[in-house]
Amino acid sequence: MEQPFALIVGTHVTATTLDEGAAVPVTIRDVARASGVHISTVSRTFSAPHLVNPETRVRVLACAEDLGYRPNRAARALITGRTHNIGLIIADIANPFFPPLIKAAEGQARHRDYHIFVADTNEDPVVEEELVHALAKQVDGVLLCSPRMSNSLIEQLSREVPLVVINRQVTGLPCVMMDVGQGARSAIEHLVGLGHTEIALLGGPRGSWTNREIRRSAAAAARTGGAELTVLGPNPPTEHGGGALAEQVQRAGVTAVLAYNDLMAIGLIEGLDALGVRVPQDVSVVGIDDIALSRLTRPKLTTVATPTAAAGRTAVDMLLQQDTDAPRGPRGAGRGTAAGARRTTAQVMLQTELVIRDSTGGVPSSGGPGAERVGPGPHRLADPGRPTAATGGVVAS
Amino acid sequence: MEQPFALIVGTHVTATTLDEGAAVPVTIRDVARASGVHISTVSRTFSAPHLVNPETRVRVLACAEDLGYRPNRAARALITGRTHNIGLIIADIANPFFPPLIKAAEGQARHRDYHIFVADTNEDPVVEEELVHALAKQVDGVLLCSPRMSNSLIEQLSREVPLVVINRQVTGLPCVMMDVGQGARSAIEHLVGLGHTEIALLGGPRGSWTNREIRRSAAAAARTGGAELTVLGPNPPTEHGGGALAEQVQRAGVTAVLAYNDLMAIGLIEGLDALGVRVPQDVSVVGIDDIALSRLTRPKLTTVATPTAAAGRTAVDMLLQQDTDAPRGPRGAGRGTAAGARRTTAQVMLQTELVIRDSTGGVPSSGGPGAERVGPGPHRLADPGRPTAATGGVVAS
DNA sequence: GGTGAGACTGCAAAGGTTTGCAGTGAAGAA
DNA sequence: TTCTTCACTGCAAACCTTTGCAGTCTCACC
Repeated sequence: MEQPFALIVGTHVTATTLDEGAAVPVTIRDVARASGVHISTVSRTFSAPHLVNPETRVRVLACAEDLGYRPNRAARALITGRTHNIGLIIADIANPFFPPLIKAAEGQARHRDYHIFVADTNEDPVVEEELVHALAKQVDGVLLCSPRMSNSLIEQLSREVPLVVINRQVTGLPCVMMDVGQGARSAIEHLVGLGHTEIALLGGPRGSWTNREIRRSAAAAARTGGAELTVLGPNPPTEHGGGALAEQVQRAGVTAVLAYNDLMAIGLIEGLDALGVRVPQDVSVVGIDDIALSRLTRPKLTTVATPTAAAGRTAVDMLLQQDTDAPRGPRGAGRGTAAGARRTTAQVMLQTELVIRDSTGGVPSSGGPGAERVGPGPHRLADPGRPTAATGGVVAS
Repeated sequence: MEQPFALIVGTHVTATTLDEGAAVPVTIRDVARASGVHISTVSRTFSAPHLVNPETRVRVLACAEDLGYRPNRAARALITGRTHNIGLIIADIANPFFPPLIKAAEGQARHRDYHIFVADTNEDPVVEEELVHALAKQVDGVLLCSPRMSNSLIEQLSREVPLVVINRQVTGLPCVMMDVGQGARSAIEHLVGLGHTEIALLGGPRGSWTNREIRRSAAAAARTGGAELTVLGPNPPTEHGGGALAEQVQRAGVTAVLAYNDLMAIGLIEGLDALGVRVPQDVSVVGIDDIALSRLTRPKLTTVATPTAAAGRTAVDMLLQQDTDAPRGPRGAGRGTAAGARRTTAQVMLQTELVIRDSTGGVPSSGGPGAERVGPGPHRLADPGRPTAATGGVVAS
């Protein structure tokens, strides 16, 4: 698996030599020497300033500044037991659903003086587990985003390192979920309101909690609205996965489709277009997620907005909260403390919101009231991260 | 700035208590005790297996497995001086140009047993510098992606921690660049070939090396092709930035546009559409980057594909290469070694490729040959990360 | 003047690992 | 038998911090 520079076929490589300054690592000891105090005083200057004489403090700080001293977090972690790092494990960074979440989490973490390890599992549950192990010793907690492994494995791993689960409900663990159930319901109601009675649901990946929620709620809403729901899937949650279903959708004879996510919806629209089926004239399509892309396609996608950024922020907060509640570290609870601390865990459900754009319309060749656009226009909030009203999602626990 | 759970307005919160296993941290000492050897032997079992008796080795490994031992990387870093971590500093994770790069870098790093810190600067050079400092002690090197700070500052920072610069040329530092110059040239040639003689260039952000390259090459190519190039900008490199230029483009009376990136190109197309200007019938538009999105808009975007994934992989390789060449760590070169090691640094230019799709066409109301589609159809390689032929970019050094 | 309190500061252990050096024992050579 | 070599293992220092404890000094108060 050696793959050195042969990879860079057809490139221009220039080599130069550089006289590089001797990157002297300056430690707390250097600062102590320079300012004429003991290292412990320097340490306190940074970690407990109120314990040191103001005069001394400024002198130490000046020396530290001078020498360019920065505390070594690894050494600090060794003794305090906290690394000030967080792990973020993601199924697929390239899926446009995730970057806003990563960005929000990273910002929130940095704001609290934490750094984030990002890891991509390629939707592989085995890699997922491996990564939790690999990261465990190096972080104060892990954010598990749309995990594909089993709940029991997640519970087991949570004994190794504090976990916050995003986009999945695991009993006994802190979870951040988005109320896709409510979202799916709104979407179906919107379609029913437009007069559609034959609706297809494009299912997502098999292990997905989100997928189950959507399916359940959509089925219920269809029943209530007197519409028939045909479920197609499971499918890969990609543009390709959606496109591949175009023919099936056409054959099913439905007039409206709800897709597991925007990517699939967009893929489907592409696929239908290739078959000569027009959206929304012939078929209405609704996505879920409201990724940035969904505003840029034509027609613009009607979709259920999920508060991904808020989820990222909230998850970080929950992790850090939990971290403060039950401090670990070798100093405190010795290893003999046996049955560990009881901990309070919260599960949070974030609201979703239907955003009506141009990919949904009335039923074709039906002169009825459904032919007109129904419902409010685009009413997306400026910041999806700040939901304003409860969706009333129920959290069993 | 306290922002606890008030943020989670309108959510359903459930609290449960959980009896959590005591997360016993198992150390090398536990393994030593269990297997009846000294800790140094356990250490060697992992870091220099050939030095320990095969029998002992299997016994130690068995015990380690049993106890679930994982070496503490922080402690190891403390003494070896290598953290096995890499920092990746990105201007904006939410910009779809970056996720493929991040993904590739992360994969390559993990493959080499490294983890990646990802940080987002929000296009802010100050945050950029801050992050390098913050990460310096915690990583073996930093990948600086499309930096916005000055070259001199970058050079200075490189004395603190090994740096690899992506999407920018800094003398004396290892750099990975994409040959956007050649890309811009191809794009202009393509447009000229279609008969366009009045072309606009939508500039990108001010501090961008890429922007300068594009501008220079595009200007040269236009001159050669006998076309006039109008530069509009600088602009924010976003969909918005592109859309805001629609009127200006219309007024400029050009028949073709090259945009700094796909996002701007797509924004522009949106904006033009709102003005009743059709693409490609009235105006041809070319983007740069070939983000996934550009295949999904209508019309599909003609663009210059940049090998972002390859750039991520290459950068990681270069960093690790350099890291192996000049090992640091307290043990080796004492702090007194004065003027540090001379180092060999390479600069790599990755090729780009024009991908012709549907957003470019002949000059409007000109019956000439330019009205027909010219050039090969879409000829994008399956894997953009594996360029096949040199573009002949020149690297001054 | 003696006492106590309080504010600083220093000492040293501890955290988990790596690694140069020295020690042990056995095998092979002379 | 004695010496050398070699493979393996143990010892202890070192990496950089944090932190409980104890010591010193000043100052107010009785």
